[in-house]
Amino acid sequence: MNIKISEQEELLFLLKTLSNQLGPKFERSTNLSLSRFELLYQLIQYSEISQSNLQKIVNIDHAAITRHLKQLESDGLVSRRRNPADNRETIVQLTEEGYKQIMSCQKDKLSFANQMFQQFSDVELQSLMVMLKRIQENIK
Amino acid sequence: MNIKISEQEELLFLLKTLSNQLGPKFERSTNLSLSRFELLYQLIQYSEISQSNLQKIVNIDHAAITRHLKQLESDGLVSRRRNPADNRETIVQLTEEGYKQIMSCQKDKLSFANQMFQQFSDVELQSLMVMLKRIQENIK
DNA sequence: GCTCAATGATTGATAGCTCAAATAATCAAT
DNA sequence: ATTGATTATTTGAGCTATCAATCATTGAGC
Repeated sequence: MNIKISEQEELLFLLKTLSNQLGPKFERSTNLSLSRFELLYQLIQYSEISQSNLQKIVNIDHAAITRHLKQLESDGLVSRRRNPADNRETIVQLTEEGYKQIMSCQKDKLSFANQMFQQFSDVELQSLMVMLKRIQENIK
Repeated sequence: MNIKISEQEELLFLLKTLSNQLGPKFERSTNLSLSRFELLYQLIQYSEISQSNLQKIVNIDHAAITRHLKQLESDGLVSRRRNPADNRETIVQLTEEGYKQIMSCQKDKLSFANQMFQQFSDVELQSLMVMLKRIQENIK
């Protein structure tokens, strides 16, 4: 029992530590923070999307979304406008420049990910993903 | 190839998101942030330890360690003193109060961890741990 | 039409983290 | 003994994240 608990505890710490180390390293590799990368990346798929829908996809707090997008807008990477059909919503879209930027990061991101998951088999990646998603469900 | 990359990407995002969600939830359950919990928890094992050694164990930036310990000291949970044998070092130790506090969190932490790893077998926990450690190595 | 609840976005407060630079003490080698 | 490199801690700057509160808009029910 005691051993099992320690293991859980260690995993808890490890998850946090790993993520703390991951962020800065990713940013140094790609010149884009992980969150901003994710936002831009999602905007490639959905050519237009409201902030609140974007928020549901990336699972970051509303407030953080607003701040990121405002900054990305002033950097010229996305455009934002009110939805005429529902003035509460803000619709976000990649600009030409934003598209170029995210595309030019792809190579760096790829090599970062390759290093990160060096010697992981597809089966392992899959199983890791499933476990992390289970944890996410468990703490909801 | 393309599929595999997406999977890596998703894992990257998932790790960050999970950790972002984990911290606040842990804190709400235990009234102690995950980092501070970890610091106090380590101090149970090593009755006395220098800040730099503690830093190596918990893998948080020096600066953050200093700030946490200063706050914990002013909360009366740890005591700090210079090492007479080497005046560069600060030696940290749990106080009576700190010991009581960390012990009273144990139950909450345990139930949090149990919920988080609900329906995980020992084998799964083990494999998860190994994979996360491998990632940590890979990005060093 | 009007009120009231809901939804979406924003802002303010607070806290965590990293990195880089500064300070202070120790130690090694001349 | 002095200089110079190393080690430990601290402080400052800059991000990102959460939570709570606020504001505007929409929509449902009377």
